[in-house]
Amino acid sequence: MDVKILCLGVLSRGEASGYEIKKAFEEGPFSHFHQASFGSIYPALNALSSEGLVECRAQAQEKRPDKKIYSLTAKGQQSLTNALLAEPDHDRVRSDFLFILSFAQFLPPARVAALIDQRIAWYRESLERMEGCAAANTAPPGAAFVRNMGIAVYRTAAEYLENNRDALIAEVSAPEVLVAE
Amino acid sequence: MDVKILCLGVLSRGEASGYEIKKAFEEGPFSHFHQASFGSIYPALNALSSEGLVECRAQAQEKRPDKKIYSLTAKGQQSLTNALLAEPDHDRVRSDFLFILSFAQFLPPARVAALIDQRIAWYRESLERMEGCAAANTAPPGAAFVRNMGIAVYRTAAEYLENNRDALIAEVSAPEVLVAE
DNA sequence: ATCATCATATATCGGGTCGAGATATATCTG
DNA sequence: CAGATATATCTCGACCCGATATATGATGAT
Repeated sequence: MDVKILCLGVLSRGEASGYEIKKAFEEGPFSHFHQASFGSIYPALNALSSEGLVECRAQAQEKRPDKKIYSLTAKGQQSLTNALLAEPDHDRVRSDFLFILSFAQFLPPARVAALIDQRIAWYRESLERMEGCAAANTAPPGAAFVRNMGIAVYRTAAEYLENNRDALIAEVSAPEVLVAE
Repeated sequence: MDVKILCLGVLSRGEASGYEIKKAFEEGPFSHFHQASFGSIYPALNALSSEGLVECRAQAQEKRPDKKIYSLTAKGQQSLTNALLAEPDHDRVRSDFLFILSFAQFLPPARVAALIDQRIAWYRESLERMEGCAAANTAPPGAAFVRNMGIAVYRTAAEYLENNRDALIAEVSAPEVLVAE
């Protein structure tokens, strides 16, 4: 599942510029489970264009670079549908937070506390945005399903951190005492 | 947080060869929240070696490439501790499963069902392995904390899929009827 | 009032990383 | 006995991220 397919997916929800596609992966509904940067989006759009999977309509703007608005062609929609039928690659999670936390014994307890509190705050903010999303009613069934799964998972993660925070801090604060006894 | 730091982290749990480090990211406790391939591990170990952060002890083996066993130096432990104090990069999730599922309306309902069932089975297998892990008692507090968080999150994900599977399949099976009414 | 930062918008480049393969052999499985 | 799997190191091409360049308007800070 390379960036070209990801772009086709975004464009299937409506025409967009490269800049807007980037935003879909940064703030939009896809941001929680896929990313793409300018360095991959712009070359991908050029390739898709020359393959005839997307069409490009340049919209002149005052004193700014022309906005190139891309839209899916019938061939592009077909290509997307085919790609979606392929066996999905295994999920890949990269979490510095969990990596660092798994070495909590090397960190000052105050740092562990700060790390966890930051993360709880992040989950709570994300949940507010996801739950208060006005577009949720009009979203296609798959998108709503994925969104609600994200809410359930984030809520569990936040609650776990809230419920187990103090116990971990106590363990990394005074393990020597327990060993000495 | 590049592969060099990840290798230092693995080596802080005990000496290991490049092959064994790879396994730690493939099957071991790190596999759920970080990955690294041979193409990044071996260059990283060479760089760490020339920086004096790890030591290499070659163990001759009969009729096999010499096993190079790496271990952390004091300088390496210091470097790891410093790196762990840095602000963690934001998490990055890449899930083809969720991407594909968010376009469920383009897929045959039977395919949606198969996709979800596969994923439920994967979560259940992972949970069994994580819960039945004998090393859990001896793990440092941070690692145990992270492991239990993973269990909580995977359990929620599996339950969500089990509880909402049929509703999604119903929605993508006969949406036209609802629109027509 | 001026300076900095951010948002819009496209595009490239260096460096890091993945996945696949090359190489070599022993052991397990059918 | 053939084929798959596990051990073990290492390289290479393709791909992708993050930073940067370019250009300007709007917003915010001092």
